[in-house]
Amino acid sequence: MNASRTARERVRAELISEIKEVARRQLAIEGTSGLSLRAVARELGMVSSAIYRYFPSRDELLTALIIEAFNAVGAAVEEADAACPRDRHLDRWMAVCRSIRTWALAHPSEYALIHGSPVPGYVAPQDTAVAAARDGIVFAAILRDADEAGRLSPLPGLPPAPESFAADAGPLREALFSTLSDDLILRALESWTAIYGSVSFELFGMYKNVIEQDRAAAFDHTAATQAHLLGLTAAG
Amino acid sequence: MNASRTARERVRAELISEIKEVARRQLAIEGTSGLSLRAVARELGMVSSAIYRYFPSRDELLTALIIEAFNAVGAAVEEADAACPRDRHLDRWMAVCRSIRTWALAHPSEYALIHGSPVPGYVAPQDTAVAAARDGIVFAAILRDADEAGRLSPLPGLPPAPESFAADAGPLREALFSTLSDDLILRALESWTAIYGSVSFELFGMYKNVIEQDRAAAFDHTAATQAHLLGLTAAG
DNA sequence: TGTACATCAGTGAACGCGCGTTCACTGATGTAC
DNA sequence: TGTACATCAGTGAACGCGCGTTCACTGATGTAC
Repeated sequence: MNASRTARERVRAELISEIKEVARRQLAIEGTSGLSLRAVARELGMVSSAIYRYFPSRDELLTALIIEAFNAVGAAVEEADAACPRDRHLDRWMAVCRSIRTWALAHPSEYALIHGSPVPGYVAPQDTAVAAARDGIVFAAILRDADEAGRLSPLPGLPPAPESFAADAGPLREALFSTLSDDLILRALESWTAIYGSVSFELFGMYKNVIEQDRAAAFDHTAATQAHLLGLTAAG
Repeated sequence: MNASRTARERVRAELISEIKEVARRQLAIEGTSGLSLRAVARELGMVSSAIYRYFPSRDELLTALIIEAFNAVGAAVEEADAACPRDRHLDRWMAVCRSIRTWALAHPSEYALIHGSPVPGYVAPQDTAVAAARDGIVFAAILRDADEAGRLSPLPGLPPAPESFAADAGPLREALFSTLSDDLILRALESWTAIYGSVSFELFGMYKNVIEQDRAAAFDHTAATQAHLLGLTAAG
C-alpha cells in the first residue's frame, strides 16, 4: 500500500532528522572532532550500529551537518533580504549582513563547522557547493539590483583590481554579477570577506578585551563601511 | 658544578623543543584534535609516560604550541616592519600585512590553531595574551607613527564610530594608539580584522573556485584598500 | 481477506584500535662533604 | 679526589575509557498473489 509505505518513510525521515539534531547538539558541546556516532546513538537510546541504517559513516553525517549549516545561513540571509523592499538596496545589504551575524551567534558550533578551520582529513564533497553558494547569490543580487537602478558607484580613489583578477571575474560575472566591473566584483568579494571576518573574529574570541561594549554596533559600523566602499545607496 | 648543571638543562631544553617540533608536525597532519602525547612520544622513540617529565598534560603542550604560534606571527610581523624605513608608513603597512599571509601559508595548521575555531573545552590561559598582542602592537605603531608625521587622514564620508565604542577605545588608546581618534581606532581594528579575515578565507578554502589566478595580488589589493581607508600614505 | 515471502529496523557481541594519565621502578647524572 | 646521597630521566605495566565499523541475528512491517 502506498500510504503505509510512506508511513515507514516518514518515520525514517524523522529519525534521520532526530539524529542530525542530536549530532548538532553534540557538536556544540564537544566541537567538530567530538562528534561521535556512538554518543549520538546513546543519546537516542539505540545501539551504536543502528545508526548505520541511516548514515553509512561518520563522515557522511558530518557532511549532512555541513550542508544543513550552509542551508541555514542561506535561508536566514534570503529571509532577511526578502523582508526588505527591493529598491532599498542599502537596507537589504545591512539586513543581510546582520542576519549572518545573528545566525552565527545563535549557532556558534555550526558556524565554526563551515567557517572555522577545516576538519583535517575531511574533504567536502561536491554536494556542499550548492548550499555553500546561497549567501553569495543574495549578496550578488543586491549589488546587481543596485547597479541596474544606478545606485552603485564605488568610491573613487580605491586601488583597481589587479589584471590577474580578470580571469576570475569572468565566470563570477556570468554566474552572479551580470554587468558589474571587475573592480566592483573584487570589491564585493572583499566586502563579503570582511563581513565574515568580523563575525569569525567576534565568535572565535578575538575581540575579547578589545570590543566589549556593543559588538552589534561595531558590526553595523563594519557593514555600513563596506556598503559605503561599494557606493551602495538606498533608493530615494 | 655549574657547567654540567647547565649541560643537563641544555639537554632538557632541547628535548622540550624537539617535543614541540614533533607536535607541530602532527598538528599539521591530524589537526588540533589529533595532537596526541602518545604519538609524539612514539615518534621520539620514548615511552608515552616520559613526556610527562616535560609537559604536565596534553593541554599544557597545546598551550605551549599556541604561544609559539602567536610569537611566530609576532616575530614575522616585527621583522617585516623593521625592514622598512620608519617613515615609509604605507610600505610598512603593506609589508606587515603580507608577512601575516606569508607566515600563514607556510604554517597553515599553526595558523588554524590561533585563528580557527576554538578548541572546545580548552581555555587559553593568561600566558597566551602577551604573545597574542604582538602583531597588534606593530599595527598600532605604524598608525601612530603615521599620525605623528601627519600622514594619517581617514577618508571623509565614512560612518563614525558608534558612541558605545568610546568606552572600548579608552583602554586601547592608552595601551596602543596614543592620540588617535575613536573613529581611527575602530577603523584600525576593522582593517586588522579584514586582513586576517582575508587570510582565513584563503587558507580555509573559501576562495576555492572564486579567486584562483593570483591570490597574492588579490590580497595586496585588500591590504592597499584598507590602507586607503585609513588614509595611510608614505612620506614623500 | 489470508497467507508466504521479502524488506527493513534494530540488537548485541566482537574486532582492533588509540587515548591520557598514574605509579612503582631502575639507572644515570649531578652535588656536597 | 673519592665517596654517599639526592635529583632527575626514562621504563613498562596498568587503569579505564571511547571510538568506528562489521556481522550474524531477531522481529516487525510491508508486498504480492
